[in-house]
Amino acid sequence: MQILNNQNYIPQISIDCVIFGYRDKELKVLVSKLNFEGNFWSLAGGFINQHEDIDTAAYRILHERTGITEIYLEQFHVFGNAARNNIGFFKKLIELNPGTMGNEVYDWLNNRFISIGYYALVDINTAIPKKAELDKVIDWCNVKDLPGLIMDHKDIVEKALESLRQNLDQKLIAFNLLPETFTMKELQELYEAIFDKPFARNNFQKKMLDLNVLERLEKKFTGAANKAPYLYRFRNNG
Amino acid sequence: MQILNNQNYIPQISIDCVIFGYRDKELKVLVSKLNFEGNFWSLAGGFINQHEDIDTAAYRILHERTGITEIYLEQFHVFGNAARNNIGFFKKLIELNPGTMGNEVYDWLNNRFISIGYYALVDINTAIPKKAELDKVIDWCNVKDLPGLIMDHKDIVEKALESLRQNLDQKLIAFNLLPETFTMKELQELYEAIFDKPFARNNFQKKMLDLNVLERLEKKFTGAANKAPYLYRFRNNG
DNA sequence: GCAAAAGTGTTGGATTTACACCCATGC
DNA sequence: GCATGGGTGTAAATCCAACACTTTTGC
Repeated sequence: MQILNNQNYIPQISIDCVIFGYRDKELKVLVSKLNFEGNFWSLAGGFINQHEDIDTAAYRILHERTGITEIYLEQFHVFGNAARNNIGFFKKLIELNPGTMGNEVYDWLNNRFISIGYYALVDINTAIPKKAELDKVIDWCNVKDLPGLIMDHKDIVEKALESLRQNLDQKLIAFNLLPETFTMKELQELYEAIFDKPFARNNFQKKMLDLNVLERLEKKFTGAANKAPYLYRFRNNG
Repeated sequence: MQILNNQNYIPQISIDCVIFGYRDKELKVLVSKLNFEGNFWSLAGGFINQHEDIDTAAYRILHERTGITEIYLEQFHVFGNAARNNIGFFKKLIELNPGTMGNEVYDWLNNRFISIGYYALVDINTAIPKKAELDKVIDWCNVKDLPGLIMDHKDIVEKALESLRQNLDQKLIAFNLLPETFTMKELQELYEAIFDKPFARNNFQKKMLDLNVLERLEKKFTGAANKAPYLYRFRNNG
């Protein structure tokens, strides 16, 4: 298994990334199905090289899976229960896949891991999901309808979502989930997807404009029989 | 060195605890001076046993240093820069203390460590600072006037304070820094110490009472020539 | 009575929330 | 013109900061 060769990882620490994207009015998470028999779905994860910052490691993991370099990234929690190990998951995996795993890999993974949780916000149209070595499938899943995830990855997503929601306006980061330009309605629908609740249209617009970070561009003529909405661009340096 | 004997710690991960206390209108942090030549001041830290939850490890470290069991504890950040190691600090220490450290200890500590930061809020009158094995002195220091701390411990305190301030009202945890009963003025002075800024007396009182978690008790007659203030107790349930 | 400090009230401004109205667009 | 959806305005309600006033206490 390549992943552990020529590498000098810090033992017993992993990184798990909740990569958020947004499409079709749904908040999505990038998950991969492991290349083994059985339905093992996992978050994008990895390990930390001995001479690598943890933020850099997270960034590397994200770049590997999405191909993009401009990534909003934030550490949000450490998951470190003693019972947090791969044993339960491994037992099932080995049962279904006898003899597929080398001893050195088994010994590495069959340990307790403390995992640092990061969440990332990416423009789903720019990111191109790329399978890592152990992935059979990689795809965006609706955060409200995730497949059964291995270990405590479900809890990790929950906690990431909770952290994302915390003071989202002030953080001015939601725009990372949208393309370069967008309408106010699209922004509102994004917020509604993140918070899983509706917002009042006029008040939402007022609140967003009051942030003083949106640049109004030309109108977007959709061909629909109604007033054309303005396009906006996020302008950080105001 | 006892600390590493008979122990089975997870390598390259440490815990650093910012233990906050409050006295004389000052927010304090528990720091210890290491039992070596040279002025090496440190936060309360430790390591994680192989079969121990990280929260439990932090709790154990706190209990060792304060003797108390009812501790408000919260993980707030992970410090994991690649450059984050003991080497610079060790060089000075060994220079000043030749031959005092065994090889196995040196090999253990002379490594990169990823440290999980916790902050704790304790009633300074209940806590009895207790030196750990490597401590020469342990004491409460004003957070605004800390001695020079080893490694990045100063940054860790900064970040802990920042996290503590975040939504302090909603978290309803400041009361952990005060004795069982207290006056409104004492609570206000605590807030002023934490935020390092004054609050308006009447508005502060209103805000605190509106939280619906303070139980008003009998008056506290101090003998001063003025109206006696009420005592309050924090009432978490209902 | 008086000074000191605690408790409470009140006002103006800002911010939020709900409701209403006008405007542009394609048919 | 008209239905549709976008943009804006406004009034009520709520929240917040500053000011003022009253009460209690020991001398």
